[in-house]
Formats: sequence, structure tokens, C-alpha cells
Amino acid sequence: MADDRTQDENRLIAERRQKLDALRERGNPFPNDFHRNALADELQHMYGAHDNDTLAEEHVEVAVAGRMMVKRVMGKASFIKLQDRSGQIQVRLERDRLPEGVYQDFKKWDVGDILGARGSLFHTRTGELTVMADEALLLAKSLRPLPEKWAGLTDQEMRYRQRYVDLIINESSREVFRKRSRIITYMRGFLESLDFLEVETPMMQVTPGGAIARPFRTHHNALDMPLFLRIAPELNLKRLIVGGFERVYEINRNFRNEGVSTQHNPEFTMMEAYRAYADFNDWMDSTEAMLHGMADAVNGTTIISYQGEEYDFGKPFPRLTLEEAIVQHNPGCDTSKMRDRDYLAAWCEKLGAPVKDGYGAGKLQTEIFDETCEAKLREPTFITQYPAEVSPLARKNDDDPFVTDRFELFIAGREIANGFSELNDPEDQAERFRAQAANRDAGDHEAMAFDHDYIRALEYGMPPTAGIGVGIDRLVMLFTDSPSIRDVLLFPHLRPEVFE
RNA sequence: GGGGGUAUAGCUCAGUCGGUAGAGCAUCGGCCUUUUAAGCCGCUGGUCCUAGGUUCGAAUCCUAGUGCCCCCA
Repeated sequence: MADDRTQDENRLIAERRQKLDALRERGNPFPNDFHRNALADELQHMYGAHDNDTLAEEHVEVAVAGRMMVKRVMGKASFIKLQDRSGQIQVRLERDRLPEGVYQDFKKWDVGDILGARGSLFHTRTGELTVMADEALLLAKSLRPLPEKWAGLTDQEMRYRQRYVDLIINESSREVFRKRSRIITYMRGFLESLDFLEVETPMMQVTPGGAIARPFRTHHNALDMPLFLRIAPELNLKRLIVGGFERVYEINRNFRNEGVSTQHNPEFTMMEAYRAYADFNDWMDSTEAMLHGMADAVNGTTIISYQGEEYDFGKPFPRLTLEEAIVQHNPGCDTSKMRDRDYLAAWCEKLGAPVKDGYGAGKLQTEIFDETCEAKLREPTFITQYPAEVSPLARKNDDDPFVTDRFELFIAGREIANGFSELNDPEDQAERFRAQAANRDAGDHEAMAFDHDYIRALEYGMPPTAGIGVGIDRLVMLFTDSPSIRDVLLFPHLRPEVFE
């Protein structure tokens, strides 16, 4: 026990431990037989408008419980506020109304303690709905003092490391994560209404695939073999299209062994959906419809306010090709040389973007796009026709095989979604894998491995299909006006804390 | 990987030119039966991130390191 009294003990905690020790003398200080029958917000909605005469007639007996966030002792009577998952409710405790000794005990309870109280409702002079307690008890002692009530908790590091404290203190933080849940619920509903089947595919894969990214590696002891955390569920979901489900989706974590930033966490949540007998245009339409409906349902308006800018999710999103975007944002470029490797390479050099021997015109185009266009795409915009060179799983365009039938959706200068008509020609796919494998052999850790089973699956025949991936975290950032991905992850990745 | 910012009481923050460490809130003690950041009186509470260095003297200046934040690659 003594060993648990950790290094950051201080006088405030020691005082509370003594109070807990005293409670232990009198029995179990963590009772589990208090039955709450009302939430703070329910009471506000049901009885907030009733006057005191009505409340006295009704004599509503309630049992409330939660964390004591405010404690105001005024001699023989006190006001406290209990916070539960719905909100806060005030409770009045009067010495002479409570059972013998309870009020004296209460004076020793601390802000942060978990309490239960039973009593009837009334309004104070200033009109606040309040429970007049006939009974009050301590349900769980809090040993650590909470941040101060007015300034609250603002220290970013503590907000991320001790999210539980952030959630206790900051309603805005609680609201971010409620909204995150509503976004995902809406998305599920949208897909279910289109008869999509939710599935779960492996997180641990022998051959990581489905994206261009570096994977995390782990090891299976019993089988004595390496395994990789998935970078995308894509190939497995398309195996299920081959299997005949026709419409499947998965909302789950991906893992990418890359840098950490305000836009990147090593693990992040992606929604991927695949629909047979559809093409990438259908997915652009559905994505627009989904985001429109989501904004209405989750935020109550189609206008998304993000970091001082406003975007209208109610309007159709402009669609332009990658080459059109480059031309539009680079007046003066030579439009006749948009696929001239030498021209593009020189341009990249000027931009300071890497140019390697293996890079073709398509790869160089995307570098120029990333450097000169991406950040400028503020309003929701679909960029279409990505080069085949950088789209190893996408179907080539029938009229222009340099590009694929692919799109990415940009909002506020960031990629939010990526979709395309799927490559279902097994021989073309095998050829693309071979090209990726060559890059891999040349030292590109992000290049895809050749997935023989995936080719075998395609050889059984995959119907014409289109798929999409939506970055959930970035979407939640937009909907909650959060500047950093860490603000929308309950437990963002941080360097480990050292406990001495 | 590079650059910038930041780190002081439980929390939020001051700290002047290098000269004994400060405030508000919280805690603790006293008063107070309708408060709303309740009020009044009193007392506590510090590894000034860490390790070196300069100096008679360092929260303050220098060097290195660490965490977090931001920007860039």
C-alpha cells in the first residue's frame, strides 16, 4: 500500500488520504448500493418550468448522483452541484433536515468526490432547480484535487495525458467526443440505409496492403513469424466483394509507421466502403449526400465553421481533374507539357520536391499538386483523374489510360476522402503489383508488396466495383472546429511519461 | 530531421536590471440556513523541468538534455 503512494504526493492528497482512512474505520467507503433514478438534464427538462407550488404538490422524490463540482458551505446549510453524464444539478443540504451526523460528515467531503443524494425538488430564490436533500452519502472518495473551477484545465499536455481530468472539467471536450460518436452513428445509418453490410477484417496481416505507407511490424511467437499491423482494410474488403456481398464497409483503425503531427496519429480511424456495380462518380454523389446529411444531423446546419472559415456542405462540391487543378493554381505553366517528364522534373526541383530516377510524369504531377494546390483547396472540392502511376489499385480511365477513375475530396486544404473505380482486371492488377514490388526492391518502404492471394481472388472475377475511404478523425476535426487530431482522439499518442 | 515557443504552489498565471519566491482560486482553521466564480477573517503550501557552467549571489545569464505546443522537411 505504502508503495502506491506515488511520487507526486503532496499535502492536498495526504489530507484526503487521511479522510479516506477515517472512512475505512467506519466501514466500506466505496458502497455500491445507491440507486440513482434521475439524471440532471432530465430533471431540468421535466421540472425546470414548474413553479415551487407545483413542485411542492407533486413532491417529486429523486435520487441523483455524480461528481461534486461545486461546494458552498454557509454554516448549517450548503449548496453543491453534482455532475453526471447529462449535466449538473444543484443539491441543498441542511443540517437539521439530514439524518444525525450526515451534515458533519459532508463538511469533510471534497470537491471531486462522487456523491449520491435523495430528496425533493424546489427552486431557489434565483430560480435554480435544486434537490432538497433528505439523505446524502459519499459513494467514492477522490484523492486528487481537481483543477481550479474558473480557469479550468488548459495545459495541453495534461489534457492529453490525463484525458479523464480534461473530461471532468471541460464540457467542450466532452462535446467533441459525443459529436464524434454521432458522426460515426450517422455514417453507419447512411450506409445501412443503402443496404451495406458492416464487416470486420484482420488488423494483423501477413502482407500489409491497400495503401502506400510504411507498416508497423510485430511478431507472432507461437507461429514464429512476422506480422504487420494493417495500413488499410482495402484488399480484404474487395475479397468480400468477390465473395458476393456486393456492399460492405468497415469503420476501424489503421496503423501507419510515419510521423506524428497535428494531422497524423500512428493509429487513426478510417471508414472504407465498397459497392459493386457502381463507379467513382456514384461515390462522389454519395459522399456529397452523406456529408450534407451529416452536417444537418450532427451540427444542425450545412455550414461548417472551421478555424475562422466557413464551408457549405449543402452545395454540390466542385469537381476538377488533377491537371486542371495544377493549371488553375499555377498560371503561366506550359499546359502543353503537363505530362512531359523533363518539364515536370525541372518544376519539382524548383519547388524543392524530391525527384528520383524511378519517378514518372504521374508521380511528379502529384508532387506539384501537393506543393501548389492542396493547401488552397478550402471549399469542399473533388480532385479527379489521379495518375495511374500513383494509383496501383484503381481502374484506368477508358479514354485516357495515363489516369485512373479516382477522386480525392479536399476540405480546408486537407485530404478527407479517397475513392475510385476498382481495378478488377487480375492481369492489369498483377502488372501494377510487379511495378510496386520493383520500387520496393529499390528501397521504397512504402511501396506495395505483391499479394498473390489478392490476384487469385480477382481471378475468380470481381464485379465492376467502386470504393471509398474516409478519414474519420479529420472529419471530426472539421465538425468540431478542432485544430489538432489530438483534440479528437481520446488518448492521442504521446511520448511515454516517466514515473520514477 | 531542422527552426521557433514554452516549462514557477494542486490549478491558472505574475516575477522589473542577477540580490531572501508572488497573486487569484483550491486546501486547512474560524464565522455564516436560498448560494451562483457565494462572502468575511486567519494560516499554510515551492525539486522555479533536469544536469552542468558563469557569478560573492541565478527562477532570471550561458551550455546540454527532456516533455509539451507550433511551423518546416
